[in-house]
Amino acid sequence: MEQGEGGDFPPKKTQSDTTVATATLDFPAKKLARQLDFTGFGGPSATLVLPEHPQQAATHPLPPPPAQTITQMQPPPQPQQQLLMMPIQSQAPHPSVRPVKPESPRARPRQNAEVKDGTPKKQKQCNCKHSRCLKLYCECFASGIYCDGCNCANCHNNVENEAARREAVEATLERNPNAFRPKIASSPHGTRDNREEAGEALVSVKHNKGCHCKKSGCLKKYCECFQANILCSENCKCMDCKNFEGSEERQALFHGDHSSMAYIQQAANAAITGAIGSSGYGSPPISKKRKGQDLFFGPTSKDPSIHRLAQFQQANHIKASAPSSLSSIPVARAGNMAALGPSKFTYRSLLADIIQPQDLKELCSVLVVYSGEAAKTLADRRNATEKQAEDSMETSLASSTQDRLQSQKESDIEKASLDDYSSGNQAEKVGTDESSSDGADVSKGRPMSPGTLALMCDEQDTMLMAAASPKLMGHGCNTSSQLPCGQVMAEAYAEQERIVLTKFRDCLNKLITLGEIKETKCSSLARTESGGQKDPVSNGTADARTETTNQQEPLSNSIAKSAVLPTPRMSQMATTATAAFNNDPLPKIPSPAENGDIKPKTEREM
DNA sequence: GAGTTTGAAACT
DNA sequence: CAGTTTCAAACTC
Ligand SMILES: [Zn+2]
Ligand SMILES: [Zn+2]
Ligand SMILES: [Zn+2]
Ligand SMILES: [Zn+2]
Ligand SMILES: [Zn+2]
Ligand SMILES: [Zn+2]
Repeated sequence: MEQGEGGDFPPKKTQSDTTVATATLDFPAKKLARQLDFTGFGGPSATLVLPEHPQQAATHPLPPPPAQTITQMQPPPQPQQQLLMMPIQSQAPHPSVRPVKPESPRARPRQNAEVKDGTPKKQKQCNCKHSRCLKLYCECFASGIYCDGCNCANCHNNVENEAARREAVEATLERNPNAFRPKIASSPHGTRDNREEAGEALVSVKHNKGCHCKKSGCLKKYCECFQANILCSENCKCMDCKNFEGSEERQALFHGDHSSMAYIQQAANAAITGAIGSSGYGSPPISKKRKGQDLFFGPTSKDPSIHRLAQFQQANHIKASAPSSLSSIPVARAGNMAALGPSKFTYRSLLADIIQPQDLKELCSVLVVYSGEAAKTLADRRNATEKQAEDSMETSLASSTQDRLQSQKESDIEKASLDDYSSGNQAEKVGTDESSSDGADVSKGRPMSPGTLALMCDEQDTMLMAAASPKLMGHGCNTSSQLPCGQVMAEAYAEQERIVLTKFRDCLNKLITLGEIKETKCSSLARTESGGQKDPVSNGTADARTETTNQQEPLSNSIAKSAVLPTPRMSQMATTATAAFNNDPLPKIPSPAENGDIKPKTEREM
């Protein structure tokens, strides 16, 4: 029945072929420059990853309350249940492990509230009134974190009520063992379903349980799929769904603001998050802060910048069989890694080992080179006068600077560099639509962090500028109000930026791909489901394709092996990355089996 | 900020 | 497992 309505999905246009065809490209299509800002876009939620700040990671070790990672150490084979959630509690089997204090979870709390200047990042706060924050209704609880700074009433989701909380956790798990696991799963070769584009690599992301929307068309945040920025899948039982590829309605949403890029990015993030690793996203939108709603183009909204990322919180993951080692750790949201540090076990992002500082450096160098060349080229060409540069510039990434993947410093660096490019020198977005004139406003130009400067900028900056134009250089020139010259410069910069960013993007795509690969290996468990999404395109009928994807197999031990331990495959990455920069586009997946540890698919057909 | 809408979570 | 109630967020005004 659900479908009674018409089949929901395939709304009318069965074939939007065009769209479909290019499917993946929906928005960005050619330009896609997926922006990388890992961070959250605006601020609200954005963060995809952890609720906390990476920066402080060190400090915060806090596993979420629930999670508590520590204790668990390794559950051997425990199938589902998790002991995980429980915080430590009483007797940890291995006291020796570290006394982490039971309260461990708490850590995160405080600091988030505004730490830094501009972007406060906070963890989201709930406003529960009748659940005591001990039910999944509470986002905090659902996310596995203690309430901190929330506006809840009679809150028991805190250290003081740990016992109650624990009990609630147990009850919740009883109802749904996957209640605290990330909910969006992604699988590498998408079967064509939701591959939110991750660049070349296709990533299929979908909500494990699917939504059951009836009136929102799945285009409002009421819909979990939409909120997570993923398309509805066959797991969904929604009515009149418009959240599918090719949906005009959906497209309209993006279209409005340039958020498209962001959107993409987000998708990428989501993919990364889900797929690769980090557990989920972290924080939901903050809320109250900005008034408009987050919808992309909301009615009054003014702040377009939003976008949230996938923020889902809890949820399930692989259900069934898969005890997976990976999953076990999960709860702790990524952010904590640092905390865990000591124990070997911490959950690390799959990407963690992929990138190393030196790689970053190399990357920066490469980019610098490109930049220089670009500048040169432009100069020559400048006569031609093509202004199209602005075409969109995908570079608006200046957007934020805050969080990002928790990953490691690498990320910081990367990000930093991006920021520099964008915000530091040229006034951030060069020509974005509306903003084109805003040069003046640059107010936003945030000063970059010192670290950032130190890291790259000096050289790069200089180079960049020098090559491009002697003029702006000085660093403070942002005021730029597009003067005549400025304009020229702007173009040049734009182009330059475009080039650099493109390269960087490629690199990141590769990284994503690697991560996926890794992930795939790790969990060949494959997700189960069938994989497809509802797909509008074909419409209901269809389906035809059975997706043969890999389906699942229980993850075997192999996973355990590899997953748990960090795998150093970095060098490869470096290589790959480098290559990428060089322009060799590697197609997608580099090499499948490099190590050969695991075999990818075990597929079984139905 | 108050009031409405919405769909997940909880409950029966 | 379906139907209903509860709940807090998303959204509207
Ligand atoms: Zn709450
Ligand atoms: Zn709370
Ligand atoms: Zn609370
Ligand atoms: Zn929906
Ligand atoms: Zn859905
Ligand atoms: Zn839907």
